Amino acid sequence: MKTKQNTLYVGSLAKGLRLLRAFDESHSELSLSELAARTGLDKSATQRLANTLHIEGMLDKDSGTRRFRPSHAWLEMAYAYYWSDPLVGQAMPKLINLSQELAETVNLAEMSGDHIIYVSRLPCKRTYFAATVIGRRLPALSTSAGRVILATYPEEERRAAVDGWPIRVFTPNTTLDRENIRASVENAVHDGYAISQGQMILNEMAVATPIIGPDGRAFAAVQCSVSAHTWTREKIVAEILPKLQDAANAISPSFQSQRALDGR
Amino acid sequence: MKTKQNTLYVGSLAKGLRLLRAFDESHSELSLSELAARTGLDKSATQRLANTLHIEGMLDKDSGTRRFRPSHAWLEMAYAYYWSDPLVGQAMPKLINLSQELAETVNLAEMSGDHIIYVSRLPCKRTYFAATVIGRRLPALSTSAGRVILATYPEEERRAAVDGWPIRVFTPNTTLDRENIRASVENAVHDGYAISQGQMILNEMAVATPIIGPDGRAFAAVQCSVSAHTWTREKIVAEILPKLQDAANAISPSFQSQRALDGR
DNA sequence: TTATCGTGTATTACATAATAATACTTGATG
DNA sequence: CATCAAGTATTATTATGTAATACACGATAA
Repeated sequence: MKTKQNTLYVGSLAKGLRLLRAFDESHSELSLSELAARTGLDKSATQRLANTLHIEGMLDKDSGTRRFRPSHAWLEMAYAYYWSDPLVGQAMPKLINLSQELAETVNLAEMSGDHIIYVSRLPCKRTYFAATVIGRRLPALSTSAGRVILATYPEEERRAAVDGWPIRVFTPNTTLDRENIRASVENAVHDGYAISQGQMILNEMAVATPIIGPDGRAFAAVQCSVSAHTWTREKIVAEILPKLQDAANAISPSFQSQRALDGR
Repeated sequence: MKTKQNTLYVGSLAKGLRLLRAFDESHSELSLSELAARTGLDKSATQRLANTLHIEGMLDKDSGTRRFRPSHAWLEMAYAYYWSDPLVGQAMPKLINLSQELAETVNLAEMSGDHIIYVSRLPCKRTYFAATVIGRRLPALSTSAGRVILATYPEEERRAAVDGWPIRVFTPNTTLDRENIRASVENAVHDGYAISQGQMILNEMAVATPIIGPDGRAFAAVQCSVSAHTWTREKIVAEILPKLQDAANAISPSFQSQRALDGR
């Protein structure tokens, strides 16, 4: 363990968290040995830590297969999160109204490092499962929400982000060309909104407007996803964008308090 | 620490989890000393553990106030949970359809010990914030979902549950009389649905139907919340119930796999 | 100003509690 | 029924987490 030679750092706790992080969308249940493999911990450590997490109710254990799964406590953590995030409480009623007016999927995304994370999702139409689940993190550069938030940053930061932030392929249409992305971001600087197409899901279009803090920087965005089969860029700008901007603007002013965060 | 004198139990990890659990709806951000007070740990321990959680990205720290808050990682845990719960994937598209048809708030609740926990929520109308947030745990006996699930249990278990499970006051109308609750549960045994009124929120009515596993026991319920101002029991039974039951029945058959869980 | 408090941060000597190795148990597979 | 992999249990050793304590800082008030 090459972690901090720091007496204020509890290695066992950190290792336990590694077990928790071993679960994701493609690893939804894990055996002891899989856990060991994924965390890089030896069998003994994995055994002790997994046992502790099970006893403490953080991991369910299937008595037949002996495999571990996230417990309901993982949902309770989301519950606690929601009460701690002042944005959500402000935004929720407005998002519900918006989703009713538009009759299309409405999302609330927050900036989280170089990713965005979906904090609230209000699906209106059948859609892919992954598009209905909160807590999904996506590379900011590949999403309309990320780009429109980035567009509120000073030019220097924008440049650095477009050059350095990660990108990943999700569909054959995911933009990998950073110049292309730069153009999209700079458009968003000018327009105050961003539209993306087929970045995450084929034939999906997304439009996003920023929720701007008192310093002029956005830290979140309201986003709407529609099918490219029934919508065009022009129709989105004409019919969705105005309501989306109203909603985002209605949420923004409530934010005097800025949350300055300690670096880790 | 009176916890297990067990070599397979890592106390430091368990203590770290206590810090996480210190956050809830009425404690959304905590200072070091508040954390110490709420967890019962001494200052040193709290300091080390909180620091570790911060370094590992589980707690954000406001650099001004020095207070800790749940980080985005708490939402990511919900994301991982969703992929691990086979019910959610099955139910989601049907719930979306249902919510569109009814134009009323639709919830998916799972049994979790003697509580129910909201796993998915699709708000359609403006409502209280707490009613839009997933991960909320409520005493099963005080909810239509809990009662209708309980109604699928054998008589002996039903009796024990009605006598022993916890109840809490939420509104002046929350039923505290266990005989009253027993009657409600026994009605649900007969009817296959449960309706409650004003249990969690005044002037709110809720109707729930069970999602039944292969053994005949329900482990979840589909629930719909409406305003008592515009709905009556009769109208709910006539207009909402049939669609609710269709949805719940459509979800049930997919469940061959039963998840037997190890006791902690 | 100086004093006192509360709170957050840092350091250290010590022994507890986490560790890694190993042995045991189980059940699946050929 | 022999073999192997995976889960479970036990133990001696010392690394690691611990509690005590000291320091830093800001707020409040005399």
